[in-house]
Amino acid sequence: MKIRLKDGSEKEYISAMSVLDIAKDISEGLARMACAGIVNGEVVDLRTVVDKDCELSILTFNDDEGKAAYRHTTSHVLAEAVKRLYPEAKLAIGPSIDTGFYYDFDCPAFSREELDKIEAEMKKIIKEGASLERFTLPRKEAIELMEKLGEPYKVELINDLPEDAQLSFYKQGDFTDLCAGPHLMSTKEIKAFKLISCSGAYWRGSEKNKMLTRVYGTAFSKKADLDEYLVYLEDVKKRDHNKLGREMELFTTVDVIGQGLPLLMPKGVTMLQTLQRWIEDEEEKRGYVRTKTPLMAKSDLYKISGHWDHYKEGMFVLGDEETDKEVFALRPMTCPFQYYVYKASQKSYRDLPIRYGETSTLFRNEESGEMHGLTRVRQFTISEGHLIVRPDQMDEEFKGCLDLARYCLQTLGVEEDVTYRLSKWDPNNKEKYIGSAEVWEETQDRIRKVLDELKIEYTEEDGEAAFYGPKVDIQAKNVYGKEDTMITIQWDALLAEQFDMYYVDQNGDKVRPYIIHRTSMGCYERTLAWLIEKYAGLFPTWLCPEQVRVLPISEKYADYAKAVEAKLKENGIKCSVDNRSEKIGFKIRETRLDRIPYMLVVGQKEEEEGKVSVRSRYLGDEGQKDLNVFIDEICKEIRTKEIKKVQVEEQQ
RNA sequence: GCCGACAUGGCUCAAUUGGCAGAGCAGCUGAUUUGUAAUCAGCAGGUUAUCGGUUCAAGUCCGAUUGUCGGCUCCA
Repeated sequence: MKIRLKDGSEKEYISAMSVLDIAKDISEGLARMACAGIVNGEVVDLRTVVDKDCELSILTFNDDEGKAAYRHTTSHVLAEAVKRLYPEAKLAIGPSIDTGFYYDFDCPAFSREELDKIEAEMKKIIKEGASLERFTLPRKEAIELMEKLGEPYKVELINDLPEDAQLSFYKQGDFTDLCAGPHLMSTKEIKAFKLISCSGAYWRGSEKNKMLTRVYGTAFSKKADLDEYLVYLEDVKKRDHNKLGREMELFTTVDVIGQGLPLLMPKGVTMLQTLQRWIEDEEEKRGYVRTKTPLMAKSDLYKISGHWDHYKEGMFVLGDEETDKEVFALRPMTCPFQYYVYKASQKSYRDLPIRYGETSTLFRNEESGEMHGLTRVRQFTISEGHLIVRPDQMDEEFKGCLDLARYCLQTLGVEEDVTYRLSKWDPNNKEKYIGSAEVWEETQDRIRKVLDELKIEYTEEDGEAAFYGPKVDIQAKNVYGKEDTMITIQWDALLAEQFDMYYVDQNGDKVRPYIIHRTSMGCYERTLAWLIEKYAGLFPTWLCPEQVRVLPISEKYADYAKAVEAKLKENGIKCSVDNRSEKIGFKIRETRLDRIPYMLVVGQKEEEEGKVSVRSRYLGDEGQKDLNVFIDEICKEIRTKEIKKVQVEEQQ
């Protein structure tokens, strides 16, 4: 943001929190407060100096900061409304978020009716249009104020701040809240908002703490934008994989089978198998060899790997350690199994790198509230692999894994939808990890270098590493904006030691290899879910469980339709015939609703000339084509995994 | 695991607030033989998720269980 000073010079301010700097820099008392406002219908950061001693300028603004201030002010209005209606409710925190804002209260949960009542009260507050006034207090007085107001959570927050901190507060009418700002000038600037939902959330994000009531809302500077957002939310529900995947008969669940154990149905399996064959072939091209190892093992194995100590609650354990001679556990990962494949024979430095791949079914005992459609399940299949690597090969092999991952994302057409995250250990929580601080820091540095060399943009996150090493996680968001790991590539300089793995180097010495744990496409179920949402069920042709449907005009042409189908199947095209005695319009409608990319209408004309009338979701009516020409075209599309743009409006 | 909402034919939903479980689509049977987004008629389909309770009477009220959804936490 630029501010023009009295002497005509301009000064750039960057941080949203720089109000005090402004005040200091211009001169005491000239700057009044940080604020966002609305100019020409847009939310802008309006932290101009409103005092007459300084020339008022409409300056450049940071859109995100302006929006944040706008949403955050709405959350204050929410808090005021709740305090008015439910004076016994205690305030926790209420930040702005990507989709709007929330506020946590210590009070019983609100029903939709109560949320509506709160909304009405908020509208009243906005109409009253109190201005927001900022003031600061030293820590001690700040605590006294919050104690007087009966806000124990605020007192706790202040107590955690440094002794000499000056705390800022914002006051609107009779309502005062601890807050760093910035805010709008007045509540009346809030033009459009909506309380979306109410849910539970732990105080300070820890399950050891009390569960509070969180109210989510959203706010916009224009009513039209709010309406558009609400329509968007409705639209997004339609492509939710959990709804669409069931509707399309890709998967289902049955309550007597259990939570997190979806049943994949024939169409879903066709898609997964297409993915699996593709991945396995691609890995083979890239020098992978395949293993097939047991789905369970004795507890002894997990004790060596460290999983028994670090991950026992997450495993399905069969048997009782106290009473049974042997206790088994379903595997939550494939690592140690593949290590024993490696260890089955002595390896020379010449043998490395060895790249093991396995289409691996895993079991993880997720907590009951965690399961979600196909994205969080208790049994799933991943394109897992372990690379046993000499230390000097590590950077190159890690790059190779990233390259394979990017190839997969690119082919699926989702490359633009992911973010890369360097998941690091948490130096303040050392007992969760094995290995020394030096090894962790060094490894993290090397991964950074690899990412930088590949010019991959990434974020870094503490405490997200595996217990044995840091990793690169490739993250994607679902339709609701919730993030999940799609692909993970983990650097492990430690487990080889646990399992006493080695190779013999040039000098005849035994040396520990490094290990890369990685997925190429990640979890098949999760990827399927992601694809359903990405394409709203209109998958690229190569992935479609049914690629072509042959539609005879009447039963007279059933034989020709069958012949066309046979020819398509001969060419590996997934297809069927609709031989029912229905009108062609009806069959076309159903084929559309089944999201099948191509339909071939056949009648007298086509039969006589050995042709088909092609209608696709890409070009609509493509006219009559020689059957062989059509087959050539679609085979090429499937072979190259082309992602064609869907042109024809789909009507549900 | 925690906070909350929900559960009625295969699917989408109704049922007067405690008083005879009902419709559309899908399915089946028959008729129709169709040229680019819904042909007509008939039939069948239910222990209202499960178990227990209150009541003359429960889809509806109460309790437990299971599952689904939205969050929180977790996600090696």
